[in-house]
Amino acid sequence: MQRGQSARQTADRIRDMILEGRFEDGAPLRQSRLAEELGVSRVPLREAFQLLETEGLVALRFNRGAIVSLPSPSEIEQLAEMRAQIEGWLAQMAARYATEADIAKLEAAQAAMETCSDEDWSRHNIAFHEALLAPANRPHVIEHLRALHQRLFQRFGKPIISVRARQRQLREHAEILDCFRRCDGEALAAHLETHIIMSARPAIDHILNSRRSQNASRSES
Amino acid sequence: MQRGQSARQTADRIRDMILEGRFEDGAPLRQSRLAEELGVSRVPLREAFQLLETEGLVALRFNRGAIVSLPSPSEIEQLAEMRAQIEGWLAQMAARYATEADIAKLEAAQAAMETCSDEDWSRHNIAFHEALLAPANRPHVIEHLRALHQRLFQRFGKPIISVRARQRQLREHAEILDCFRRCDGEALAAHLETHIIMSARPAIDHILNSRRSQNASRSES
DNA sequence: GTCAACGTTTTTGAATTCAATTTATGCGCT
DNA sequence: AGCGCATAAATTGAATTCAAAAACGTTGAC
Repeated sequence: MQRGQSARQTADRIRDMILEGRFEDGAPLRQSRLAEELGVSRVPLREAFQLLETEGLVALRFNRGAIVSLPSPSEIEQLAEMRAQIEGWLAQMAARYATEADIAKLEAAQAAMETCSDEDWSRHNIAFHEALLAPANRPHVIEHLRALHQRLFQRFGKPIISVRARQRQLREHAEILDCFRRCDGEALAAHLETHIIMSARPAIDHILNSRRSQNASRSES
Repeated sequence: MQRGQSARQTADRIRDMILEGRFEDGAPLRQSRLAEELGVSRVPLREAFQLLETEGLVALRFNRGAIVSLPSPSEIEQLAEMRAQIEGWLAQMAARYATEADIAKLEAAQAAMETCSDEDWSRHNIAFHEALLAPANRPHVIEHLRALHQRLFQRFGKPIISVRARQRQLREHAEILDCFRRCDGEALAAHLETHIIMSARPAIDHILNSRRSQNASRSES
């Protein structure tokens, strides 16, 4: 095993495992087994569990170990709604304060999204949203949003972005960008809000699918 | 030391220590010393550090231990602004959906605040805000707000609530409650937003004060 | 006197070990 | 067979131990 920072790296690997769908919702995460598989001792593993608990991906019951705890569709839905509100507000403020340079950056981000690979899509998508909000000059709020987005959407989004969805998101981004340029706060907020709420659908569907497949495998056994 | 759940309880105790102002910003948290003082081993102590890091109260540098990392005034300010937006939005929604029973609960919460002890003020304040937002039927958003509030304001607020500030907050709550009853969403959001932003002042002042006193003690040494 | 190099001490990160709790198993009884 | 109950195994939580890294102080060269 490579050097240090074990807890965080271990948390990253377990997070990937969970979001890959390797465990079902509610499945116990056995410490000895996982520790051996990941090549670390149980100490950093347990630290990783703590981190994942604050992300809401696992639940810890005292003396009874950790279980996988996927976010529910309603949780994703509600937090996406909340994110939509925050970004709508920030984007309005950003549009008021934006300079030409800010708008140029935003256009560059949009251009990058049109040509990037599926691999890079999520990253560029985040970059677009951050460029949209940056002129509002609220770095700590943006940091908060980044954590929220990472936690709920980014990882889910990776394997399930379709060509159709890409095209739709690009159109929506173009629309948003247009409102931003015209400094039409109301329309900007409205479009951005629906865009964000829509973009949560794939994550919700992903959860619903994994639940369905679990139920199926449970009933056949 | 009592039984289990050491990490979380240890985190609570360290959090209190930090917010009490026992350490200065940037001070190192020595593991052996703290572990002995708290009567736990270094393992749960390090787990507690991880938790506090996600709250932003300590920073961890690999192989160099943990240091205290108080939130900056601008961080508190920006996150309070954000919270104001979220609560403004939720409260509008709540006012639309609220039943008579919801309004009765809200009035009861307000009445409780008028007579409660300073000890209970913070708790009742949270209860009022949650009663205000509950009818919007967004429990996951409220859970998120609760974590945010705990992290940034609650603890700071405990020692520094003045009679004057209590009276002002009560007046503002009364105003908010009135808008809620009249179902005047615009005014409700506006009053609530300024109320929340104002309520962050004590925490910001607390940070500024502790910084001042640190600088003072540093220059005299 | 200053500063760099070396060795010591301290402190951290993580594996191992130990004790306590939970969960599974087997046995006797009705 | 079905159920209590005792006992064994598995699993967790946390202390202890060990190795690596960082901080510290000392010495010696210039």
